[in-house]
Amino acid sequence: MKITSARGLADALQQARKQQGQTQQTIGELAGTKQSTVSAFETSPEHARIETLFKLLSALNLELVLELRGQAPENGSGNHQAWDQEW
Amino acid sequence: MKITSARGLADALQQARKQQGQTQQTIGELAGTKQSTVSAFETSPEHARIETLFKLLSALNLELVLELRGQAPENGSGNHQAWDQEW
DNA sequence: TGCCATTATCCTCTAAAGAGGATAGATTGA
DNA sequence: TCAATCTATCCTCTTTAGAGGATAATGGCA
Repeated sequence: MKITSARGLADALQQARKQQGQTQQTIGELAGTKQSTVSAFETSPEHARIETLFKLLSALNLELVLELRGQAPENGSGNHQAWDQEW
Repeated sequence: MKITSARGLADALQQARKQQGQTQQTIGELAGTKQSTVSAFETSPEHARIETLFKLLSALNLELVLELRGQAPENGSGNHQAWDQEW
């Protein structure tokens, strides 16, 4: 999932949540936040905090990857921990 | 860059910025925000807004990808726009 | 058509983001 | 070592996220 907007992010998280058969309530509990906060995030992600994003990512067992826009993922299975030459 | 925390995100953005030879000032201008906001983001990302994140991603020409944690990127160059079966 | 589950809203309060605007501190290079 | 650049802070003000806590709307299903 390539994400370039808050809306796209919210949609992706919502879809992941549903695919995992979770409700806003259960995810909220896993994330240590309120159901209403999950709802707000899915509805108006722009106004949510980064902190909330990572709580949700953790609850959904997801992680982020940063890529240059329009770049083909440099795959390689060779997972470079190395902190350079990435872009 | 696999990102699983606000700190990691801030570090990655800062590194991308430096690699692009940009200052907080120039990125702030590109992003339509203040240099002090860029500084705050790099220093305490948890408290920043998702909105600010996407302003910065845009200014840095970066995009996000969501992946299941610990999953090898399903590369394939076959870029599936299709909005399903992603996880 | 009712019920139950799920999501959206709302109240109050506290903490704080980010804008405008500006300076203190730190970094780096000549 | 001095000056130019870059980053961290700070002031004020307005807006709002999210907590605690709870109810209104919706959605689905039998």
